[in-house]
Amino acid sequence: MRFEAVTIKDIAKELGISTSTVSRALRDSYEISAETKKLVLECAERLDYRPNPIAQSLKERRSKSIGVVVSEIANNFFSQAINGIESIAYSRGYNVIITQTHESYEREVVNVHHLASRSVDGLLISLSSGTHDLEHIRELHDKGLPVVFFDRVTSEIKTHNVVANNHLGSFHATEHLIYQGYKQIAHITNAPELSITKERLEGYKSALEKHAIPFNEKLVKYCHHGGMKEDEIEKAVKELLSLKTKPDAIFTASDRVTIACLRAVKNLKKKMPHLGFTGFTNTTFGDLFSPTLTVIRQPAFEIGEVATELLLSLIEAKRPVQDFTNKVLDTELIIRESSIKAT
Amino acid sequence: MRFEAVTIKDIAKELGISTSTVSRALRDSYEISAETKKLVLECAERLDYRPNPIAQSLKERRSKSIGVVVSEIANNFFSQAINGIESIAYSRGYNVIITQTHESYEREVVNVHHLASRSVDGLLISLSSGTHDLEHIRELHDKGLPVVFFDRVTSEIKTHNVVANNHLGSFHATEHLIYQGYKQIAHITNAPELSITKERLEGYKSALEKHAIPFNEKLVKYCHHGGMKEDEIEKAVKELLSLKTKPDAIFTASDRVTIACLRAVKNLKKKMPHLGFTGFTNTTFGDLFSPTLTVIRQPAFEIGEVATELLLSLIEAKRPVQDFTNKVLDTELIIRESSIKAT
DNA sequence: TTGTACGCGTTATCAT
DNA sequence: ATGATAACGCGTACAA
Repeated sequence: MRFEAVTIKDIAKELGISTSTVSRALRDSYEISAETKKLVLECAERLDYRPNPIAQSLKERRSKSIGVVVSEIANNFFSQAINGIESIAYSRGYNVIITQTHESYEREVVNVHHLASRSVDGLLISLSSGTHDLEHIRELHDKGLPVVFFDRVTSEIKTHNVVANNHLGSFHATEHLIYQGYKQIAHITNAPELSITKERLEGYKSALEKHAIPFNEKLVKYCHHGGMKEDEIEKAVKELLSLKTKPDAIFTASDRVTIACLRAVKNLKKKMPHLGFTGFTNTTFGDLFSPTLTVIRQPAFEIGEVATELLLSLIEAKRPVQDFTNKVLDTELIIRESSIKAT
Repeated sequence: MRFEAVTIKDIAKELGISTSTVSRALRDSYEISAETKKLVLECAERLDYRPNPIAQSLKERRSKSIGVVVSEIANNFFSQAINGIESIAYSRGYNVIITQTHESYEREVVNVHHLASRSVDGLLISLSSGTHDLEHIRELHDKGLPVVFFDRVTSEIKTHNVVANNHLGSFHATEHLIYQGYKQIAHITNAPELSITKERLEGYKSALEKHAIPFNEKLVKYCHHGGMKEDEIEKAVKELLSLKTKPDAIFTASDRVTIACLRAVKNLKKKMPHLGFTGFTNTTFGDLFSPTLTVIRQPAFEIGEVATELLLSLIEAKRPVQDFTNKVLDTELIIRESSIKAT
């Protein structure tokens, strides 16, 4: 606070006692008499005293706050995850500082540094599409700053990870399309460097393999900017539809890509035969689209919760943690019209 | 940073000079010799020195950061506004701390206090639906903390406001429905205490009046929780549809209400005749819905930008500001299928 | 040009 | 049971 904030000094002066006594009374120390405590508390209440967390941070080298790095809060998956993060953090007395990278590596570096220098006690990170180097995180992690990755993780830094079961979710979605009778299933996905991209691609391949459908590389399109540029996806769709062997279904691998792709397909629809469609997205609007949207939904809120619990356990650990968990939560396939094959 | 962070002390020791010299050299003070500066800068670089903003905040009583209070980041209007806020803030060297109230008054009080005690230099606030008292803000504002309201504003505290032209936007939307031939236009809106609710209701009334349609109070439904509870809206829709004189169109007044209402209507559709529909929302999915959605879109990004510029002007003002602006930005009516009357 | 000393608000240590 | 003091990292008035 910038202006005439009430401090323990004011209380001390008011009561004619020392600041240390006030401090101890406020912290309910055993060495302060009951009546002094009562006096101090009453006075603090009266003056509307609020401890200054800045000063506390400086003194205690911790801030009771955690930093969050995501690509976009406008993304449903992340806004839901953030709600999960906040629910746990608040209940444990921690505050949450949210930052966005907009899929930019440079922004990620800036955000991480800013959070660290703001004395956050730990970091929850979902890597950006543009991140090709982890030095900015490793550096802090090596110094002892607790870090937990969620959603877009890395094996290069040894710590807790929390992710959806991307492989299985992808497998089920692809298999669902296969069961519907689609033969040429295209896959439009995020930047190839991301963990989610690799895992989802593998799930897709597994399903094809199980059903003896040959994998065709031409049916896989990467969006290096994670769909931040819509024409990136439009281009992918157009390329797919101009192939000799046109796809009869599309499986998309991330929130932004799914929506943008849906739009691209819809705009081309008039000239198009039926095209099966499903994708990873946490939108709550799937039932309102036309056609209603078959989606793979991630347990975003729970992912946020679990990641935060793990981070707090690191922060509050007495001794260095060696044993890291890699938590995997199941996705949910919600079947609606878009994936159903017209008969 | 918690661990072994490099401080000016380390640099001072390394070079055998005093901390104040280091401090001044780093701030490029005119009283430090060029060579000492070079030495210090080089050493700072080498040790990867980063100033501790916590200590700076404590010292300078300012943090170069601003706090944002919104109801929900998952709301498209707010996530877009936040992007506008960040774009200005970052370019001016300020950091942004985002908090959500989830339309709860208690949460708003907690968030505002937390931000203030975290030494933010100013506050950007959009009031929650549940807010019935402004003491928590007035108290800080009276102490001199710069505050700018946006979207959901109040006249009770004299400062800059930034809003969409809610009256006119609402007027145009309603008139559009009237031109389409709808006679009984219902209005489902947010909590009655909010500025946006009042302004949008007035716009609706104006349009009715202009076209000599009597205002019918029964056609107006308030959602006191701003649609945080979906059954609130379902209930409103059901009540409307069980009126003797059923509405033939619905005009909704906020993002959440619009979507939830659309869903409720869609679920009832089978038993329903055609129902015209439009509403305030900044969703980017309006073209994907079925029917495609006629919307009133607010210039959310610009609202965020303008609000931030005004806040920074307050923060950096040399003398107390007396002259406050009430900035109003135009909305945009995007006409799609949902409001078109079947003929 | 550089150094010394103090204060920002808090807590911990050591006296008393 | 309470008080005096130092320290967290930084910036600055004052001294040299």
